[in-house]
Parts: sequence; C-alpha cells; structure tokens
Amino acid sequence: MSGRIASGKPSRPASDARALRIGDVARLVGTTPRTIRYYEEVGLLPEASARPSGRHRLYSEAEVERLREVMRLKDLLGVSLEELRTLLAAEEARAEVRAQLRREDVDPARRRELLREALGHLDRQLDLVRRRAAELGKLERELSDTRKRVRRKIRELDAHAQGSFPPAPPLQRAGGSAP
Amino acid sequence: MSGRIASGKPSRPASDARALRIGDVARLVGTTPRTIRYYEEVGLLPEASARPSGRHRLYSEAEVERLREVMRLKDLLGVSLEELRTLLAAEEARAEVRAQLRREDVDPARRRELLREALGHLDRQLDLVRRRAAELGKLERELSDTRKRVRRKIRELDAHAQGSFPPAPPLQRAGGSAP
DNA sequence: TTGCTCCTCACGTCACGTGAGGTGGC
DNA sequence: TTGCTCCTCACGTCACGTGAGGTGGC
Repeated sequence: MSGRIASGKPSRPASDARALRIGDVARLVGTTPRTIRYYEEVGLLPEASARPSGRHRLYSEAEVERLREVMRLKDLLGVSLEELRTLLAAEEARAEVRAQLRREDVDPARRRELLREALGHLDRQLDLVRRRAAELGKLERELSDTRKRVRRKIRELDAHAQGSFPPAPPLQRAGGSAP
Repeated sequence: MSGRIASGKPSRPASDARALRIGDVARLVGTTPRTIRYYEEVGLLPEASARPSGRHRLYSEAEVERLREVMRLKDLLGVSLEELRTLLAAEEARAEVRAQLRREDVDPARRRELLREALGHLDRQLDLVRRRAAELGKLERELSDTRKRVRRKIRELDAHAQGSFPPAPPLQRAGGSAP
C-alpha cells in the first residue's frame, strides 16, 4: 500500500544504524543498485517516502529483509516480476492479517476468516515450491545414479589392472574436485 | 527415459527418423518455435545440417530429447545461456566418453582417464543441483512451519468457539515470523 | 578539500515475443 | 486448390548492465 514509515526519523545525522545506502543493501542481499532501483521503478518495492529527487535512498533493516525475500522467491521459483508481484501481494495480505490479529477487538469469526485466507496463500506457494523441489530432486537422483555407475566402472578398471599396471591413484570421495 | 510418442499427427514413413517439425517439437518440450530457432542461432543447438535457407527444419526424437534436457537444466538451475553452454559442453564431453568407451580398442589407462573426467563434470553439476535443492528445501520447511502455525490457530479458534468463556490471550512468541 | 558513493538520464544487451510478408508441404 | 505451418527479417519487450555527466555526504 503506502510507503513504509521509517520509525520517527529524528535528525540523527551520524551513526544511524538503520540508515543503509543502496550500495550497502545491494551487497547485503547479493544484487546491484541498478536492480534495486528498477524494482522500485516497476513498483515491486515501495518508493522511499518523501525523498527529494536527486537525494540518496535510505533503507531500514526491515526493508533489506523484505528485499532479500523478494530476491529469494524470484531466484528459487524462477518467476517473472509480474508473477512475483502476485506472490508478494499474497505475502502482504498475510502481513495485513498478522496486523489485524494483533488487535484484540476482532471477533473470532473474522479472525478465522483471515486465517483461512492466509492458509490459502500459503498452500499456493507451497504447491509451487514442492513442485520445483520434486523436479530438482529427480534431477539430483539421476545425476547421482550416473555418478555411481561411473565410479563403479572406475573401480572395475582398477581391479582388473591389478598386476598389469602400476597402482592407480585412489579416487577422491564425493565432494572433492577433480584435477 | 521413455518419451511419449504423439500418435497420428506427423504422417511420415516410419523409416524417416527426422519426422518432427519445429512446432511439434516446441509443443513436446513446452516451449515456442522462436526459442528453438534462437537457441540454434546462438549455437546452443546444432544447426540442422545442409538445410537450404527457407526450408523447414526437421528434428529427430534424439534431438527432441536433447532439447528437453537443455530446457530442464536452464529452468531448474536458472542459469544464463552462456553458463548453460558450459554445462552442455561438459555433457557432450561425457557423451564423447561413452562413445569412446564403447570401442574396445582403448587401453585401460586412457579409459580410466576419461571416466575421471566424466566424474569431475558430474560432481560439478551435482554440486549446483544440491545447493539449489537445499535452498528450496529450506524455503519449503519455512512455509510448511508457518502453515502449521496458522492451522493450529484456526483449530484453537474453533475449540474456543465451542466453550462459553472467552479464550485466554495466546502467548506472544518473540522473533518468529508468525502467520 | 578529497574520495567515494550516490543521483538521473539514456543507450546497450540478453532472451526471447510478435507481427509482416512470403513460401513449403501434406 | 485450401489451410495450415513454416520461413526470414525486423522491431518490441523484459530485466536489467553500463557509461555519461553531475551532485551529495561523511
């Protein structure tokens, strides 16, 4: 909805721990300033409220965390920014639910309704994630099986080479890198 | 892996191995003709040999399988076409190894060397795949945990709705990313 | 003051999407 | 022949990358 409000913002010129610059943020989450500006431009990130044009963007730790989550979903799920926008809308709806639930004056029927909506969003995301995880798991098993076959062939070769050839150097264990 | 053969559409003599047109291939692997042409253009797929300009591209089942594998790696690993090219070069090196191993006139020392190279390629790919799988698994667990909390809250609401006393306020957990 | 990082255009690039206008093959 | 799919440009788009020229802040 509206821009995130950085708490208070008194004139504390120096050593404000929450005042991160765009380069710091980019380094923290593993991206570039250009990407962060672009996400702001297309509305994936809220515009820093009341920033005069030409002046530096400043970010809070919470905003960094949000960006980190955005990048993670994009990277792991491989979705377009448009699809990502949909996912984030659902996440924000869940955040809204959390805010409403913290208030005590919401009647149980409404609370239940909100929770059920949150559950729906979670289920859709989980479905996506599990589908991908299953595919990746299949690929991993296939590679792993092939690897076993190759290793077995090497062992067979070594066994037959006994006496005919000088002893071959031993194989490294899984995880080691080949020369 | 057994690819399902679409029965009926491309009516050609069974002896012709290159029976599939670009639209059929695109549908089979879940992409578009444009993408297939682009991959050929940038050298990810071999150009159909000796095809006169302006005439139709034709593909064999083996080529379809190869493309399917290319798309799978790109999608699941989220790499650029340049990185994908590197991965595919390794895959081709392994194919070369298989071809050489089928010949009987390769001496055991050379065979072993080839197998070790193949093992190196496999290890690098497996490393990539496992890293991603671990990240996805972490995301899945997080979502799943959140889902459990939401479901528990719903059950609590339902349970209290049956009693006559208003529910005691639930304990606030610190630090957790609640519903 | 100096050195860095930041700012805003704006053009470039990667990986395709989308017509335009035309030809091929069952 | 008709109807579809295919062909080759070639421009458009998405998600940024990369300078150019200038300003801000510790």
